[in-house]
Amino acid sequence: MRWSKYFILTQKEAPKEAETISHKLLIRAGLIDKLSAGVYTYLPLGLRVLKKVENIVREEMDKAGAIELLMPSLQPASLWKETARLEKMGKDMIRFIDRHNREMIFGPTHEEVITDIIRRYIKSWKQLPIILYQIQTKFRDEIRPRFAIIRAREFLMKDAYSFDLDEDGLDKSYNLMKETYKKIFKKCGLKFNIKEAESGVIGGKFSEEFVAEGECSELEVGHIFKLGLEYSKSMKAYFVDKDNQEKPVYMGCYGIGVSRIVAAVIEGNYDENGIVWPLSIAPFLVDIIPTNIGDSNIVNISEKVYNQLKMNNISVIIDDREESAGVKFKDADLCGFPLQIIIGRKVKDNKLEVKKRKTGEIVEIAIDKVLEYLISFIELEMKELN
RNA sequence: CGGGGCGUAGCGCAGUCCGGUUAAGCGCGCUUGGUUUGGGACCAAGAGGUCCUCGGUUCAAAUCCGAGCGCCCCGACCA
Repeated sequence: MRWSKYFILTQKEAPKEAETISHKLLIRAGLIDKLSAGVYTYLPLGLRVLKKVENIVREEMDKAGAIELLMPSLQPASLWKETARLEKMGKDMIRFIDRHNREMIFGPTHEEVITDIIRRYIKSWKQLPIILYQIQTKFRDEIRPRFAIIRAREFLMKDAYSFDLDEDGLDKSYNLMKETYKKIFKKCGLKFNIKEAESGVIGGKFSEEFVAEGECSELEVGHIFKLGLEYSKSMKAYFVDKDNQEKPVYMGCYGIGVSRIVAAVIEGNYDENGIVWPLSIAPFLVDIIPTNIGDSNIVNISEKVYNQLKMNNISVIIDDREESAGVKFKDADLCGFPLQIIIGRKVKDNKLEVKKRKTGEIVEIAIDKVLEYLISFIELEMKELN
């Protein structure tokens, strides 16, 4: 990607409404843009991060044997009357009356919809256990949206639902998801603690939450619940067991705030110069900085390195703007690219500099050795996140 | 929803108390030209405003009064 042709709008100063560090940096690095309270656009750079998190989540869920589907955001309120949650959720749900005078809602969560599917498709013990999940935009009219995307009214969530024959099965599914969550958060470079939690409106008997470490007091990035028979009974999701008896399915549900992870990772990975992305979710791994684009030698070498990295599938952006070196350094640090390749005063010795964002360490490398240096560094770092 | 704060150019602010040549200003950013080129360069010339909205007071309102809207922070709730 060429910086000059991309859409990155960095800012020297954060808007005064931003108080938490992730909020300030998300705005300053040009990752998000506010449309309304708790409603944000993911700008191109922010979207790249969001997609990377999403893919890590998807990959690990798939590995655990969960199956992806996509349910609608738009739901008939009638479904929610079956579980009495229309009242319980109250004003947190965004509702409206459609032109046919039907009451509709925008899904804040999907227990009702998934249980409706299960009760119609799952008829036999032979079809269980199963875990289904989706990655989807959720709508909650929060009493108080805050800290930008940490608590938004519209946000991206991965929600999974497990269905088992009995309590033992539920325990197994639950533990599988718990282990999967640990892997996901580790891969995202997130330090976290697991705490027993209140189940709230989701219900069920037992739940634990994954709380990201960081200064910001807010999620909690993940929450897993043993729902038991609560929904299957109220919505009549029964299967026929081996002994020809109709039994309710044992359910669990498992949420991850995908967009919240983006903010949580920043809360735990920044310094005075900006964001320090873990390699796994960085928008670009490498930022190539030609210090002076008026110098054709520098430009040529930069373009060569750029093409070389692209051909080797290393995600790279080249800062080909007509800006001073200082501006490029500041932007590179702010945006948090893990590696900066500085091409400038060392070219006379056939060298360039590789700066590691996390440590600030700068290594001089021969130009024709840079690819292998990067590959081994990236491999090493990625291994640590596994 | 209770408590607190804010709303002036894209961002950060001054001006508001004490109404009037500050007859809308500063820094950053933006445009053009030139000089620069290793940590947010310099010089010059520019563009950019419903002073949140509506109403009221007044000869005169960014400034005073009223209502509304929006945004942020603390609390209860949540991924």
